[in-house]
Amino acid sequence: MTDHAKQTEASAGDPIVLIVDDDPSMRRALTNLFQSVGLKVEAFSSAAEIMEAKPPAVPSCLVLDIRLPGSSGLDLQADLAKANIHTPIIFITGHGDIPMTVRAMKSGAVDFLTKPVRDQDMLDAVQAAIERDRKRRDAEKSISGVRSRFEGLTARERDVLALVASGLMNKQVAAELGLAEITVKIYRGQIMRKMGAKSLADLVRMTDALGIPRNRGHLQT
Amino acid sequence: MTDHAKQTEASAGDPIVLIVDDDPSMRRALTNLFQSVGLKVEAFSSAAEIMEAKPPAVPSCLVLDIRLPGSSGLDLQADLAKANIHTPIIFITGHGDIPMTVRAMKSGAVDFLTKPVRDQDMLDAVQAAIERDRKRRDAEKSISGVRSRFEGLTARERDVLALVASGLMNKQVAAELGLAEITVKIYRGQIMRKMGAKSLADLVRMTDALGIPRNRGHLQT
DNA sequence: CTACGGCACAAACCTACGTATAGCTCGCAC
DNA sequence: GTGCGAGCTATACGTAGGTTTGTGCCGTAG
Repeated sequence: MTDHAKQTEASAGDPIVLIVDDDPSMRRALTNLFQSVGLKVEAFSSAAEIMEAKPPAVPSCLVLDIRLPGSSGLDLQADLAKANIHTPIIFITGHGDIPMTVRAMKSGAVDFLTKPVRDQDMLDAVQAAIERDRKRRDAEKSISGVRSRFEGLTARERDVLALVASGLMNKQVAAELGLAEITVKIYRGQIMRKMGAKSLADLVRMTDALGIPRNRGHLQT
Repeated sequence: MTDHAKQTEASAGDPIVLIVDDDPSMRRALTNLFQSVGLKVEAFSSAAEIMEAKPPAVPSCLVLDIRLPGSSGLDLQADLAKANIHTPIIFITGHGDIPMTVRAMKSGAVDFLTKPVRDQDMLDAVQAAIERDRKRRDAEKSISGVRSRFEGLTARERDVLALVASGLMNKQVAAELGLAEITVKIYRGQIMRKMGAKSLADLVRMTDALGIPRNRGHLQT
């Protein structure tokens, strides 16, 4: 099933490695390393520089020196998180300490490498990071369609959806919302159509993926 | 030896901190620290010792010196993972390095503290670890009932369940399995009863929680 | 003003779901 | 063999789900 060879060609574009390091020789060395295995590379010399660039639209990862001019790599990590950019980060450090490492890892860094960095370690880390980003993007994409269709629902349809997905019968939904059962049925049909759900099971999974709260949901022990 | 008495059959809910350290003074200091904030404590002097003890039945966490007689803390972490014991681990180290830290964090450690450890840091870490374990246990418990009920289903009932939860209509399930529609209906009723599902929505969520594969599931983009 | 969309309901009609009752075969344990 | 449970089906009946067609009210954008 999972074929390695076709992954490079298929998917949503070639992955890219973003490098942020103020040392030109380091940037050059890393760029060469990644290009030698066929990865696209984009290099930056400061945190500010990459924050101005547009977030990549393909699976990618960041290789980040922890010590950067201006803000530290950890600050950049926090800024990216605040900006809702979840590109996986690999840190490099010349003189890092353990608390710094722990903080970075707790904030979601995929790896934390010490100089001198062994080429293979870096490539392994980048490989893992890009794979992680690819999975995240796939998951994101799979619900984005659902989300946009949900946005197209009217307020009332959303009310009905929440209760229907909770497992209530039409008559219970009607009672809950002060409607006639026939009205609920009609909304329900519109919901199925607008959401593109072929079955109630579909609809339930969509609402769960959207994180819509259940009014009477349980799953008792 | 056995400075750890019997542990008073914890009233299911009181968390406990498990300490593994070969230094008696460290054990004593940590024990005092945790007891001062009302936490139960059990101390061990080696990895082997704690592997022989029964896994705790209450929310708990491990405070582990990375350097232990015999095996290292990282080995113990790996052994516990292999034994399917997921108690959160907080490492302490006197002379750890960054690769060690990264390895521990990647393997799921909640924190990695360097000596001398500040009391408040340790308490914060333990608090977070216990909270994490409590959540994991809650989640585990909530599906254990579902899982055991699923075990009580007959082979055919499971077949029907998988297809019904995929969103197929009774007639489609019947065609898929080479049955009459009425047969599917009857199994379906038995499934609802045995699984304790009040609605199809319930059933769908149960099957998802159990990780039962969907035959025609989609959630298209 | 008019058009449009959201909201709400009704009658009629059809399909899907669910249960009760009853009967059949097969394999397995006692 | 006898009993038992799983597996399978049928008839019959009642309930729940779902669509179509048509009506009406309200607010707002043009």
